[in-house]
Amino acid sequence: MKQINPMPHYSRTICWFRRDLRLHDHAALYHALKNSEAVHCVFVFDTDILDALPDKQDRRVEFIWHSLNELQARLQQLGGTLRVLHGKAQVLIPQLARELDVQAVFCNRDYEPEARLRDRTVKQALGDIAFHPYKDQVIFEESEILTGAGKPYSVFTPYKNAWLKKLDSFYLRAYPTERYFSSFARGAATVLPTLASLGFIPGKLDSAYPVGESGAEKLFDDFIGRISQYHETRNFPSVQGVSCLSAHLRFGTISIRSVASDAHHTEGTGAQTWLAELIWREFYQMLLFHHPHLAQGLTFKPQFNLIEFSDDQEKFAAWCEARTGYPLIDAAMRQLNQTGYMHNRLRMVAASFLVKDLHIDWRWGERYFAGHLLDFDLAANNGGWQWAASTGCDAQPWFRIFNPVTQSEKFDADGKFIRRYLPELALCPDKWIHAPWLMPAAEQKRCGVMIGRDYPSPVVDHATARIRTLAMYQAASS
DNA sequence: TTTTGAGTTGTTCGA
DNA sequence: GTCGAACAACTCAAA
Repeated sequence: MKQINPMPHYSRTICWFRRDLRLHDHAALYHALKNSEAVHCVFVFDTDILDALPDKQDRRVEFIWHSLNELQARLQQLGGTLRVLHGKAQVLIPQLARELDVQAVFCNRDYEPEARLRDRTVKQALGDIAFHPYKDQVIFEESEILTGAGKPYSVFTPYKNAWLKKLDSFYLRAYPTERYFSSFARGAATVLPTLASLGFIPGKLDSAYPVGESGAEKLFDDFIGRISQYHETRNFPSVQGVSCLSAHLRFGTISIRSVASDAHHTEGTGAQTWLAELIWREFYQMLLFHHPHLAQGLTFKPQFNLIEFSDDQEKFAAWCEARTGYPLIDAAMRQLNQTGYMHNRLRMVAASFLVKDLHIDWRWGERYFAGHLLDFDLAANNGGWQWAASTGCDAQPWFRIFNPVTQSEKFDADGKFIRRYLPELALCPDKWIHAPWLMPAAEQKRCGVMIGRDYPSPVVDHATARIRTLAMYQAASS
């Protein structure tokens, strides 16, 4: 039996915020406040992360900045302050800990390979200063849900069943940080560094997008009102069917316990379907933890490492720039490029198209999504792409290939979503909206949409591409 | 140890 | 237009 040392009471500590930008139901903050006289709140704009971003206009940095702004304002109302630093976190945190002469640093665990490395370095550099990481961003960590043989799952359904079986109110209880709000260290108000001083240019994030803890709450309240229809509406991108909470779950502006708890206690297929999506989130995190090589570009199924993809830059550019000639694909890519978000159904369709119609390496698509998604999460993005490429664990059979026209007819029947992002097709009749290249010349002239002039001709023929994909995968799997 | 049932999201073809 | 079968075979997880 492992001996558990009781937590000492500290005079001064740091609560280091990372992807948990909220004040309520926050594991590390709760333990820090409860066990300290004075808690200093800190966030670091980590240059190890920021310097790797390809674009100096980045919605994620803006989202974080706005959320910190709110966090700081709320903290100041409570008599505390938020220090926001800019530099190498693994250097700055130990430095600040010495400067403030704290006895401990509290934070919530981050399970990504790079983050784990960083935290090990910080712990070591802290020396005698205690380092207390907590479970906060998942209900169950990587080794809390195991098979009967004590091994990690690699199939979703049995994992989900085991997850649900283990779930009880103990794992969903909130950490009542507000009980100890008097323990924030007093200090002069600090000034948030501007985005410009961080080397970023603001303006890309939609100003109407709700950010911060308040934004998350607003979105969740709205979603709870329609969660009972989630299972029916979630596949239709023109309908407000999904929760839109992905970015908030990514940055921790909302607690996973609070949303999972509400979903768990709500009757009906809608809420249960949504809860399953939250379980997917943990499944992929668990998978990446146990198979860190997935982040190095290796496939879960080794035989598919051998597939030779095309390196057609022109076709890849057409996909990225939303000019494939397939309206649903192009509308999806414009949604991503313009808003930093893409509807889940469309992520599958667009990913399948890149891999199985254009025969381009799924890693290229993974990287593109990684650069553009506001809700980008390494584990989920990699899992999703490998699923779409049929190289992942528990993958769909490789001969399942999405037909971009059929998907369009099914999930955007009236072309409402397509027209929202492709105004050049606004006058294209419903009959042709999913495959406008089939429109007779006279009809093109009549509605003023000339294929090849106003909207591109398709970059590939789906039927031909499909046959080639089948051959590629057949060759790799035999 | 062996056996058994099952595996997120699909498409096409032919009757 | 609708329906069922075929598309492959394998590995996981539990009994």
